[in-house]
Amino acid sequence: MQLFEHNPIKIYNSLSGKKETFTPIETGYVGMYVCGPTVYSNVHLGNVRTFMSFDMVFRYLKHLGYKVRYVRNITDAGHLENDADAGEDKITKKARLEQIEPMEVVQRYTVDFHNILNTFNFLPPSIEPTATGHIIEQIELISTIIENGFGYEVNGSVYFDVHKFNETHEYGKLSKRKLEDLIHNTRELDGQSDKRNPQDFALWKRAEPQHIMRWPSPWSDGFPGWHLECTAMSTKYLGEQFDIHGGGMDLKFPHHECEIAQNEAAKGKSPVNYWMHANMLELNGQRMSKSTGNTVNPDELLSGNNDFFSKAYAPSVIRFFIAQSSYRSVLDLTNDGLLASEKGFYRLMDAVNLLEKLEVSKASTININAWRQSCYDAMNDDFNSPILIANLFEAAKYINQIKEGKETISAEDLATLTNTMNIFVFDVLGLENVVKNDSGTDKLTGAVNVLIKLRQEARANKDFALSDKIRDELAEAGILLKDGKDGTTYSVN
RNA sequence: GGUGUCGUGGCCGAGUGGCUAGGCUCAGCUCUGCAAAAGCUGCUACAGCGGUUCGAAUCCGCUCGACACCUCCA
Repeated sequence: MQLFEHNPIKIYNSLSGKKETFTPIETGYVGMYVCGPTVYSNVHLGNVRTFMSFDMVFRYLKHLGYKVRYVRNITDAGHLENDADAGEDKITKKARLEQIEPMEVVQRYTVDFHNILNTFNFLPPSIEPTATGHIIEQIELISTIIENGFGYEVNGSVYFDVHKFNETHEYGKLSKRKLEDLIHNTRELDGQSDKRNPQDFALWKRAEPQHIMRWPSPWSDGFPGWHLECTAMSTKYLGEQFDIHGGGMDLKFPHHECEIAQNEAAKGKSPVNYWMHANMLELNGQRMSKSTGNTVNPDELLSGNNDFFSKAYAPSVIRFFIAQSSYRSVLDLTNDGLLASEKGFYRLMDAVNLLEKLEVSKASTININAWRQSCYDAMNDDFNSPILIANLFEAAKYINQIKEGKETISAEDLATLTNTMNIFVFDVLGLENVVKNDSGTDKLTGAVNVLIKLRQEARANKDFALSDKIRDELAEAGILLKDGKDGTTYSVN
């Protein structure tokens, strides 16, 4: 009996605009695709938030016993700056600026991306395919779309015929747009003469002579359009229809809309059963933007080397901060918010670290199984991590009360409590236990315990000047003493 | 201009018809030699105006405001 059998999940499906009970295509198996980063610069913090949301989805599905194939691509072929562009893409542009090969850019920022995600304790996806590794699949896909009458070639470039597609299909059904409205609201851009209509999008672009990233194709030496790779790779690794497709809210249109169109044009099927979109991350109430300077890199946030925050924050504190809001809400990154989360996070960790020191009684004063189920209920409801965390704090309070002798717990319930806390805090939320506690084995513990003992002797002799000196100087060194009923413990800042 | 999301207490942030999360901050208390930590208590909110209902933060309408997308963007 797997956990998922009695834990039905509800997922907010962007396609229907409603929460729907999740039913995978194959019982026990989940195929999930998330649009990955374009590796032309350091990974954006907003990217981190989006991927972290899906990391928690991945973690929870795995915990429930699903066999999950999680595919998150690396876009290394470069998107066009815009459709009117003569052919220089982001990666080529960056390469020219930095006087290096495009693939060098890709390599550098792919490594950066992985480093940052490792720092934040991400689980690696099952498959992390690259766009440049799937040129052949993309060319085949274009051929099929042309054969089916939804693509046309002009001057070595191939475009998707949105108007033709819309005659028999519904372009805009994900983003709730109508082609008519799009026609009225599309700006006239220069250099679009190749397209039959401004709403059409590129499937293949002929490369200009100076363009370094290029591949041969039936139409020209060129490169694939920027919506195509996700269709090609999701189909290859998850099939023509799969369970969950995720990404940032800003990809809903046009990127995901075009993915649906390409799939339907090529395979005649709508590819995805559940579309999930993570909302935006703001910095001090405004969108992050490099041009206005209202932006901070992940490594700057972690190191404290920035103009926005008063200090450096641990990766788990940031993870905790993000988990305290719903993935579907806009989240505002502020110093006050991070400070509040930091305090809460360490309080939670302190409680977790107390678990192994609790004394058991014959009976428990709370219903631990009901509490445990409420943790599952929270995550089953569209991965509601804020509610889950509220439940974890309920447990923290209970743990502290047990320690104070105000509540009791049985040995069996303590095992359940410990197990459940570990599951949700570490396995599902992906937090790391950064609080060093006195495990009684390392040398620091020995040394601090000597000082604690000296202080206790001083206190017994009413030499409070000495005892306070020990306490205060340890505090300055980052070691906080906590006097409890059963003696003194410490924590390291 | 169009489309969409949303406006919750000092701050952050859940909650979609009645039982009204959680964190942080602040005040008081318990504990303590004093602190810290922990516990207890208090502060009780849903942008505004109408409407539906026995009952609305939650549904409907309007107004005001914010954000995102419509162009590369997670």
